[in-house]
This record gives sequence, structure tokens and C-alpha cells, in this order.
Amino acid sequence: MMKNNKIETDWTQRLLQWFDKAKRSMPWRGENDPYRIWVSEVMLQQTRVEQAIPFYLRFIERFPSLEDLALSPIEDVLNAWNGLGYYRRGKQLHQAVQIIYYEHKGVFPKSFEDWLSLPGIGRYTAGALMSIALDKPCPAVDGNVARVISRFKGIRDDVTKDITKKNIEGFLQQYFPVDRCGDFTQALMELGAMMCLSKNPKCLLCPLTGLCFANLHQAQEELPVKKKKSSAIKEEWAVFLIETLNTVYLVSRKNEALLSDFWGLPMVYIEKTSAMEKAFKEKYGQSVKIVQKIGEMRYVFSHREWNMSIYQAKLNKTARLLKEDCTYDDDCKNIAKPFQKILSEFKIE
DNA sequence: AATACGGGGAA
DNA sequence: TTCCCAGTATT
Repeated sequence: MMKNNKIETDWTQRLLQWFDKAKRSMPWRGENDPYRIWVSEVMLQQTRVEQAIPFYLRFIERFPSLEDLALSPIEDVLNAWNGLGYYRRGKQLHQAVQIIYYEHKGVFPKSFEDWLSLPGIGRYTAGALMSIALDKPCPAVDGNVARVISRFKGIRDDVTKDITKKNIEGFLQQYFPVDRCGDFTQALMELGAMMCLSKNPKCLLCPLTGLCFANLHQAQEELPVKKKKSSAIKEEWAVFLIETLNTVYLVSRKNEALLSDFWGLPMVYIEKTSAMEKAFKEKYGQSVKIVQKIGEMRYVFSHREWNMSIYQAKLNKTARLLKEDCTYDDDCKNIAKPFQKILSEFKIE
């Protein structure tokens, strides 16, 4: 008899045929080295393809192999990551690569669970590496895939919830084409990026048109259901521009959660002048004298907004820079974006 | 189950 | 402005 899943497997064939024809060219497509696929997947976490490409190219040029990355200092890795955001990704990629290199003799994990146990690798990335790098039938549910499948199947559960994503994994698991696992995963994501857009999806051009619940029920705009994120919290900062011998005083953000391990300008919460000078002393162990306010700068993160007042200030004459501090011409030029913006705005090169 | 964690592009 | 992007770790 005709298998009753003819219609159901048909959608995967349509999807793959569309993918063969429409897929975009990307630097990591066609790569065999799991390390390079890995780098691309980590960079692409919460990051658009176009944004990641230049970083990927520079990163691979600088760290062509897993061994190159494992043997490099973390400062170099963060320097290559600077500007891409979510810097924990770079740090944890470096850690995980060192685990593979030093503890597993350079042998990549072979199972989903083994990938998952590495720092910086969650269910999505583990699935992506299993399917794309190792061609195993293992689902990888990112934002694209969640949107595509919630529309295709008419799933009205909140796709930001873990349980919903696991349900989608379970759904996909039964449709993996055994010989094209990596393409199947990539095709789902490509469809989400090219056709099944969040807003104004191109249903008329979609290879799944006619098979898709949302398309049949005109429910594209209602799906997927996701709870909205809380908005950014505003913070008022005083940022200090302290010139010493034509350079600028910088501090390490080693113990900060945000922009951790980068260098930045010293900063304290806005208060009265005397209170800020005191706060500076508490925080940095240096006596400072505020000269004048010289400008303002706004910097917006996804979860936080910095309103920065820029103060020209002078260190106490007898003060010596602590060893972990530095000036702009020292060897610590891995300066975080917001401070680069200030330094460039105020013409300090 | 929430929240922290970056930056950029699109409407 | 708001949303969202080839998410993960922590609380």
C-alpha cells in the first residue's frame, strides 16, 4: 500500500530541493573541519550571518586549526572577538577547544551528549555540530527553526520555553533524511532566514506553501508565540578621561560581568562631585580630582543602557598606576566598544 | 522559570 | 522605538 507518510516526507524533499537551488554561499559552507563549523556555529549564536562573516574570516585566518586556537592566549582570542558581542562565547570556545586538545588528544566528540558537556555548547549547537559537521540525524532548533516549525505545524506554545523546543526536536527527529542530515538542518534555518521571515514572510515563494498550517490558516502573523523580553535598564555613569603624559588612564574590567576581560575607562555612578571622587578612590584605589565635565555619550546594550557623562580629571600627583592598570600606549589595547567610541569622539588616538 | 550577556540591521 | 538574530549559563 501507499505509505501514509508520503505527504509527510514530501515536505522534506521540497525543502531540500529548494535548499539546493536557493542556498546562500557562506565561508563555512563546504568546510570539512569540525573545528571551523564549530567556530561558525558559536559566532552565529544570536548573531546574523552577515554580521558574523567578517569576524569568522579574520578568526580563521588567525586561528586556522583547533591546535592554533588551543595554543593561543585568551587575550588574542578576545581581541579577535572584540566587536562581535557576547564575549563569553569566545572565552568558552577557547576553553572547550583546550579541553579537546589537552584532555581528548584533539579528538572531537562523537555524541550529542559529549558535545553538550563542553562549555558554550547548548542543545542547539550540539545538534548543529552533530548534523552539519558529522552528518548525524540530530535536530538543532534555533530561532529560525522554531519559527518555521511552529508555523508549519501550527504550534501555539511559547517557543522561548525549553519544553517547546524539545517538542520541535522530537518532531524533526522523525524526518531526518539519513544521507543529508547537515543539509536538512541548514535548509530549515535557511528557510527561516530567506522565506519564513518573522514579519512579512514570503509564503508565495515558499517551497512548503500548501503544506504549512500557518499558510493554510493565514496565521503567519500570530506565530510563533513568544513572550517578549524586558526592556533595557537605564544607568547613569560618570566616565573619567584622565590624561597622563599624552595617554589615557585605562582600567581592567576583569571582575566586571559586562564586557568582562576587556579594558575600559574608569567609571562610577553619577553623584555629587565630591561623592564621585570618593567612589573613584574606593573602586580604583587612586585619588582623583575632577576638572570639568566635557561631554556626554549614550551606549545601548540589549539589556542595559548607559548614559555616560564624560569628565576630564587628574590623578593625584603622587599617585602611581597600579600594576593591573594601564595607559593607552601600554600593551593593553583590547578596549571595549563603548570606550573606543568615547576615545574616538574626544579625539584621543 | 527568569535573567544576564552585545551588537547591528530592518521597519 | 521595537523586534530579532544559526543561544548559553546562571540564579
